[in-house]
Amino acid sequence: MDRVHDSVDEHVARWAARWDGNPAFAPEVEGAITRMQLLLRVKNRRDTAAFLGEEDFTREDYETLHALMVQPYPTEATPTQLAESVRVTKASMTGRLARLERAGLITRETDSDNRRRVLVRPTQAGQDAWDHYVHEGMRREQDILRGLTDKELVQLNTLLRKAVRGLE
Amino acid sequence: MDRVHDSVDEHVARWAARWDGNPAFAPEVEGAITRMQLLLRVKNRRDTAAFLGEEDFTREDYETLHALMVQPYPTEATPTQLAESVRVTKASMTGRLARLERAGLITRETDSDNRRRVLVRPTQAGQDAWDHYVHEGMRREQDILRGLTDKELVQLNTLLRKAVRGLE
DNA sequence: CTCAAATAGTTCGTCAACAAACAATTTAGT
DNA sequence: ACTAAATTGTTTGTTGACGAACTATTTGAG
Repeated sequence: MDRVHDSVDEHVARWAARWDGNPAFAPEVEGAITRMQLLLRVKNRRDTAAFLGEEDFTREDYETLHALMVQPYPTEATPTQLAESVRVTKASMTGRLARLERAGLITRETDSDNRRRVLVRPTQAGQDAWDHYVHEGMRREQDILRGLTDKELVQLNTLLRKAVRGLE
Repeated sequence: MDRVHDSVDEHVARWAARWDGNPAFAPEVEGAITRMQLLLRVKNRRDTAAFLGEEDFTREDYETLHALMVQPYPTEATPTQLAESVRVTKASMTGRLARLERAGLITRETDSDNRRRVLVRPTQAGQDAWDHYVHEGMRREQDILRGLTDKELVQLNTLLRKAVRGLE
């Protein structure tokens, strides 16, 4: 069967040669993990590049703003909630929010019901910025998987879903 | 068709509701990207955790050592080659190599044929460390995809390969 | 009611990444 | 052969992440 090859096949072949016969090495696992890493690394690189031209607005800023816009209770969250959502420490979130506030994309207001808490809300400019970038982001995601037909995308999800369920 | 669902299905459903009818949103793309991110994030978290107990040996150190051991021309490379392989700047690689050298896992020697270059080689201790951790790493990779059968892994690679080729 | 414990957010000190400037060396045009 | 350009690795200054210590506020046990 002369299937068409990609760059990862070469990597796996080299790797297999080195581990020749060692049952600890699973070529199909190595291939799948490596390919997923490759696809997401390309996406990541493009996402970052998309924000490089912007003044005072980074990929991290977008990520934070996104977490805020996507909250179940929309357009209002505390720094701790956002930190958990984005998986950074509260300390880092303090810095991120300071930047976004300085850029006029969010407001920070102490909650009058519990004066330890801070309520974070997007400004209109923040909502507009998110709206703009979320569209571009979806286009980039679709481009990453442009090699697959609709039917193949469904098959891919069926397999990935099973893998995810194996972990949950 | 009452397929079995995973956590990502909920995310996609919420997302689809928000973008109701908007053709810019592609649910199967969103699902596939999100699932790949989830799987690799779990792997990443576990990899990092596996090195937390170690004194003076981090995930980054392993990554660098790994790049060195995997060079086509094995067990010898220049800092620039390693930097490109790991995708960090040369400046960062200088710091990483200094750490590995301090830990006695590599040596740095100026190339007598071209005195601008530095040849990096693993010590025996470095090779032993890599050998140990690469086995554990493969076990973790296989565990990430334990939900899939061998046949499904092949199918997954067929689809991912096509996606990768779409980018190459 | 009072005071210790818990909680929310910020500040501080450290670490590693980056980009840009730099020093040393090699390559190439004339 | 000589010098300008390119290449290789390191140094420097800045940035953002982290954990731990800290401040302010709320909760709860007696």
